Amino acid sequence: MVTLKQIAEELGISVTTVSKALKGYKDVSKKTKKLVKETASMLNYKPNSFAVNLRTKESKTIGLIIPEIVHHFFSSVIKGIIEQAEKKGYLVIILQSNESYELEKKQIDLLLSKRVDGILISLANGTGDYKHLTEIIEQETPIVMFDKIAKVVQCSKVIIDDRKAAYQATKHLIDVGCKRIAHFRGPLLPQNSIDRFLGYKQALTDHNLPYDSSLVYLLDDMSFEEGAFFANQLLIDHKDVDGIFINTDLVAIGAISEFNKKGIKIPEEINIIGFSNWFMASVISPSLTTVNQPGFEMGKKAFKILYKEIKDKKKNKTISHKEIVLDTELVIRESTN
Amino acid sequence: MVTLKQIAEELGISVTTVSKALKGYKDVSKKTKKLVKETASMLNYKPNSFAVNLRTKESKTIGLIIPEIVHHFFSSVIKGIIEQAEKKGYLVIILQSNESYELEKKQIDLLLSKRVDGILISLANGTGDYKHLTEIIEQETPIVMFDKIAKVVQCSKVIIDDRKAAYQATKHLIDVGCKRIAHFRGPLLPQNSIDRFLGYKQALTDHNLPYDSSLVYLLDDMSFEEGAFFANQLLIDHKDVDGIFINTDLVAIGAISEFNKKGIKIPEEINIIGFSNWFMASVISPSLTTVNQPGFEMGKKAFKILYKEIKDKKKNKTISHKEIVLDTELVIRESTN
DNA sequence: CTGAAAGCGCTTACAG
DNA sequence: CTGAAAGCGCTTACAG
Repeated sequence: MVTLKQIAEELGISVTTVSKALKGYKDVSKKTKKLVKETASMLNYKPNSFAVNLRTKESKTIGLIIPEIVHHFFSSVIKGIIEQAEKKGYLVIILQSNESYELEKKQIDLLLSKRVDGILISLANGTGDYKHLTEIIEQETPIVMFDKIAKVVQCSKVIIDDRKAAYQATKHLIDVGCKRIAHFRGPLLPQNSIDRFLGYKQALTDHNLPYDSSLVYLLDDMSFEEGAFFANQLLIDHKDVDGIFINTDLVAIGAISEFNKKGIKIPEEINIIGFSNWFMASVISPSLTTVNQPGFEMGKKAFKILYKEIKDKKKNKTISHKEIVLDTELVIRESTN
Repeated sequence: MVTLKQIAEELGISVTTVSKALKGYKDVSKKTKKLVKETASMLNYKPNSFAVNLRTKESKTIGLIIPEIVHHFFSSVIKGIIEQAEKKGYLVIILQSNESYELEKKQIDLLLSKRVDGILISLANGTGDYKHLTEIIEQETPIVMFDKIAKVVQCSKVIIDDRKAAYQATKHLIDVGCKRIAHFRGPLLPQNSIDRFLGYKQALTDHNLPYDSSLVYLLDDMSFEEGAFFANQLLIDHKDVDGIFINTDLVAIGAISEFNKKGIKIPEEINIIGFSNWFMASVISPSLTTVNQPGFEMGKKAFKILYKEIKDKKKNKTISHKEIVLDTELVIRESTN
C-alpha cells in the first residue's frame, strides 16, 4: 500500500506538503498540487483510514442495532439508513439484537469500543433497563432511537404515533359496525406495543364499547404461526368477536390464513385490521386493511438527525434532542367491511 | 476517554507494562497484572480501536455488498453473515448496490479505502465487467462471492447449483404431466438466471419436449408486479401453456395472484413452480411449489470461508480458493399437481 | 510556499 | 519482570 511518504520520496518533497496538496490546502503552489495529485493517482494512493481515524478521532462509521433483520419493516429502515449514510460518506455497521437485552448490551459495548461516530437503535423486546443507553449518552456518543424507543432516555427519537394510529385502526373497526373487538397485542415491554394497546383501549372507551381484557391476547414472537394459533384460540374462547386489531401484518396474515382454513368469512364474520402495511398485505386474499408505517423514511430521518448531532458535537455546539413523529395512514382493503 | 498512559500514570508504571498486562503477556508479574486490570476496569478503559487498527493493520471489520436488502433471501443471508461474524469478533459494514454496476464499483472502492479485512459480495444484475473485483484480489484483500457470482473471477464462492435445481424444478413440471412449459427468467447478466434458464432448457431437451424461445419471458426487476404482468401476457400469447417455471417466488406469487384474479385454476389449468422458498410461498393460496435455497446457511458459510482466508493471509499461508455448493431441495405444494 | 516536528494511542522487539 | 524507544501513517500548528 502506497503511503504519503512514498509519494514524498518519489517527488523529493516533504510528507507535509504532500498531505496538504492532496487535501487542497491553499498554501501549496498549484504546480506542486498538480504534481502530487498526478503521482498519487498514478500510484493508486489511498489514505490509510486507520491513521486518519486516529488523527481526526472520527471513523465516518456509525453503528446500527436492530432487533431482527429478516423483517420487512426493519429491512426497509436499514435501506433508508444506509442510503442516507452513503450520501454523507458514512458507513453503517449493522448488529442484530434478536430481541435480547443481553445481546443488545454487548453490542452497544462493541460499538462503543469500536468508537463509531454515532449509534442508531431500535430496542429489543427484552429491554426494560436503560443503563446501557445512558452510558452511550454519558460517553457523548450521539444516539438516535427509532421505532422501539425508551421514553425516559434523553436522546433524539424518530417514531410514529402508535397510540393514535391504533386508535384510528380500532375506530375503523367500530365504524364498520364491530361491537366485540379483540386485540392481538405485542409483548409487554416495548413502548410501541403498549401504545398500540392503549390506543385500542381508548377507542373502545370513547365509543362506549366495554373494554374486556379477555379479548386482549398477548403475543410473544409476533410470527405468522402465532397469528394462526391465536386466531384459532379466539374461535374457541369468543365466538362473538366480530373484529380484531392485530399488532402486525405478519401476524394478521397468519390469522387470515387460519380463518380461511376454518371457513370463517372475512370480513362478513370477522373484520381484521393489521399494522405496518407490509406489501404482502395487498396480495393475500382477502387483502388486509392496515396502518401504513413508513420504514424507509424513518431510516432516512433517523440518520439525518444523527448526522446533525455528529456534526454539532464536532463543532462543540450543544446538541438539542428532537422527537420526530412520522405520519401513518389507514389503508383500507378487503379484510374490513 | 481513558488511555494506557493514564492507567500507567495512575499506577506509576510504564505504558509498555500496562499494555502487556492487559493483553495477558506472560512476562508481567501476577501482582502487576491484577493491579492493572483492576484499574483499567475501574476507569472503564476501552482500547482505542483506531490506534489498534493502525498498529495491527487490521480492523476486525468486513464489508458486505448486496444487491438489495429488502428481500427475504438476502436479508436471511445478511443475518447468517452477521451472526457468524459476531461469533468471531468481526463487525460487518453493509452496502447496497441496488443492482447497479456503477454503485457496486464505488462501494468496493469505499470498502477498500476503509481497509476492511475482507469483502463478501453478491453481484449486481448490472455487473458484466469484473475489473473492480480483480482489483480487490490484486490488493490481496480476501473476497468471497456468494449467490450471484462471476465464474471467471479467481476467488472463493458459495453458491447453489442453479442449473441442477432449475432442471429438477422443470422436471417436476414434466413429471406432473406438463407439455408446454414456459419460463419467467431473470435478467441476462447474472450467472444464476443464466444457469436457471439452462437447467430449464436442458430438462426440456432431455425429456423430448421442444424448446420454444417464445415461451421464455425475460424479466427485469423481478417484482410481484412483473409476475402479474407477464402472467397476463402469457395468457394473451400462449393459451396452451400448462406449466411455468418462475425464477423467483416473489414473481411467482405475482403470477398466482394474477391467475387467481383471471379465474385461471392452479394447478388444474396451469402448474406453477417458483424458486427460493420464501416463507410466503407456503402461505398464499394455492401454496407454491418451489426450490428451497438456504440463505442463512449461505451467509454463514460465506463468512466462515472469508474468515479462514483472512487468518491464512495473516499467517502468510497461501490461500486456496474454495467453491462450496449448497444443497437445494424441491418443496412440493399445491401449485403443482 | 515549504517542511521539521509533535502527536494521535497503541504494540512489540529489544535491552537490562 | 520492567521499560525506553521506535514506529504504524496520517494531520496540523508553527517556523522560516
